[in-house]
Amino acid sequence: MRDSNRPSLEDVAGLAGVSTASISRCINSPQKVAEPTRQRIQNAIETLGYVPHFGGRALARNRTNTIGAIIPTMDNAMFASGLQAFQEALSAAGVTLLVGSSNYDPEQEFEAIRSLLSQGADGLLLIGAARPEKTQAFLTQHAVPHVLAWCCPKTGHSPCVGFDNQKSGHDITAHVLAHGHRKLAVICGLREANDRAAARVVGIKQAIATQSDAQLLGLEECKYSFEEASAAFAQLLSRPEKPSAVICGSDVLAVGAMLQAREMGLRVPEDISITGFDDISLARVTTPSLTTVRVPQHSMGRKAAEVLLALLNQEPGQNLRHELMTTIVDRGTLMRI
Amino acid sequence: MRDSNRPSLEDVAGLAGVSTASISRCINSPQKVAEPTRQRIQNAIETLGYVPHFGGRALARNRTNTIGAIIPTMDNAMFASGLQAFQEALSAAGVTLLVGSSNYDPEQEFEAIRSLLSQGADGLLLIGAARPEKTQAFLTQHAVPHVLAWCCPKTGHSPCVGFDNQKSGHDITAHVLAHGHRKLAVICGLREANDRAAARVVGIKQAIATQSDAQLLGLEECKYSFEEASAAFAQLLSRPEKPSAVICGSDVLAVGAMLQAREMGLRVPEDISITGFDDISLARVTTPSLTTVRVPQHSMGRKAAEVLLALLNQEPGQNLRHELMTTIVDRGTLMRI
DNA sequence: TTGCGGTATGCAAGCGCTTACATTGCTCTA
DNA sequence: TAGAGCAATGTAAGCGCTTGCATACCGCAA
Repeated sequence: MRDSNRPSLEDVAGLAGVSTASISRCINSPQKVAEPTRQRIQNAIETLGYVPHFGGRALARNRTNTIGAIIPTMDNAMFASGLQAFQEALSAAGVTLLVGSSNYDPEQEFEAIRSLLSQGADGLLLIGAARPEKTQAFLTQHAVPHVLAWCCPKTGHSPCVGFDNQKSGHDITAHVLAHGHRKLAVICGLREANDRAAARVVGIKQAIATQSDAQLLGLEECKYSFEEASAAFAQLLSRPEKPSAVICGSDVLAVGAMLQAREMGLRVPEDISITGFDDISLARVTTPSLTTVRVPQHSMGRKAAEVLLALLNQEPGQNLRHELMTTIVDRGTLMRI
Repeated sequence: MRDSNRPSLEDVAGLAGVSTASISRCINSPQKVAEPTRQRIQNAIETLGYVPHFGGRALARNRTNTIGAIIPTMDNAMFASGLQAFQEALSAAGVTLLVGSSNYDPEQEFEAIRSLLSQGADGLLLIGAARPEKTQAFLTQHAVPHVLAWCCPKTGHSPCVGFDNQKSGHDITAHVLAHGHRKLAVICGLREANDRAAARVVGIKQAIATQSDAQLLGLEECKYSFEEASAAFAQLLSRPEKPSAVICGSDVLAVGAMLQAREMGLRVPEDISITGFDDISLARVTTPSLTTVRVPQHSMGRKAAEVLLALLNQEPGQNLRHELMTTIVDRGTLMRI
């Protein structure tokens, strides 16, 4: 079964004329090895093209220096730049990132957790706070170090790095109301398996409730695709009373709505205002460009990596709850009326 | 050093009252274990929440069921859907995908290869065909099963699943010429470390050469970002003789160009035509939507997974070179003159 | 009853690496 | 000059899993 292509520690040891232990030390803590020996070992490693065997190492150390992230989707850019920052911070610490996706399905998320763990992940990044009892129990039973991102629950004791979705939903709505809009509609993601989407809607409704003459004319849930959002928009506009502004739970939804508006001959924002959420690159590209909520993806990813690494290294006294701020980016799709 | 949280085979064996060997067999080839025993083992596994230890398994089998993909960037969507399809096909076969990125830098690519290999990747997916001698040697020395994607080199003996970048560049240019354009300009990626970008340009020049009255007024190289592409576009338009069409080596570049055109008060396509390459989702969203070259990302990813899996399983008689076709998607940014 | 073939299970040897502990060969001090 | 102290290296015991081989047990035919 021994793979003859792959040189092992023993091969290197033979070539360099030292024991395997010295090689291992040379790799993991070079200062413990005398300079001339180190030279010889380095040479041997290079000539053989030696690469440590992951399994052996993981077994001996009981640590893989690998962490896993499970994001709902890779399809759109919603999580891309946060993940990018996360990954950069990890690799600076010599840790590898494994990515899995859940398709917004708790069952698939559970499977992904199992899979990443069996791949040897030392810790996990998870999106959102709501998950089934079964998943929670599994995480607890295995004492998996993990941090939640894109949310910042008041309750629960998992470390988290995120923002207040409800407040952000409230803020953008207040902003729309401040522009004089009173007849609103909402397009959001499927709330059942997405606590962020749900929280944003709670915030939206809350803000509307503070303004006595404001009404929520309709709310459509759909998946994060242009097509579904277009359909949702058409649905909202098919009712007798038309909204003057549509608040969308994601930029993808907002763009789908804009596409449909154009299709229907409606001008944005003259005939109807539309707002997004996330501020992905898409938002700058549309005509007019999208008024949206900027989520601090980059700092969220970086901070999440820091927290997780601290957790793994058992560094004490860390702040384990980081709530970041979102900001409203005013561009061209929200009109004052 | 034993991690008390994590149940091992031995723990399961103890609970079920059988040997570790039976547990292992029960997991890997259930038919070798008698029904009642299997029941008992299953129960024990569930109550303990047992997950096999990756390292131990990798060590014993000398195979990880993990493959690595190194893509130039995760920043834009250029590779996202291909990777998605790749991943789906792999996970259907029970294989995990590890992703690394190279930032279009050969040195970083080399590092990523080493890293993925030391993570235990059984095989690799690489983008493009051109890489330094050192990298090639490393791949050869370790006999790493790999497949190239996004290209389909005539020479070389690495398996590949891709398309003819040069021909695609030629095709879109011929298409532009057929629309009556004679004064052309090009924005492309940095060709030194990107053989796909280079090949496309070769094709573009070739097509222009076939039309005696056509001229290439300028060519700008830049990174794949809106900002750089905008600058490149401005640069091209700053010269005394203006192009009537700008052919871009990627949709991202094309969108950057469009943004700049609008900035400069130029109407697309009335004042200037612009074409893209890739057909990522961005292309449908701009106003007007982008005329571009559709790359069969999805089938490319799926096919690449098939080829790589066949390679790993030493299945003989496979076709190891798959050239797919690109098509031109006519939308709104190319005008007949 | 014996012995045979077959099936279900156990035993134990690694897979490649890390690391506690042992050993070696110094230097430096009393 | 003996012995302590220290730095450099070697020895060998696992880490958790798979798997070739040995063993136990069954039913059945001779």
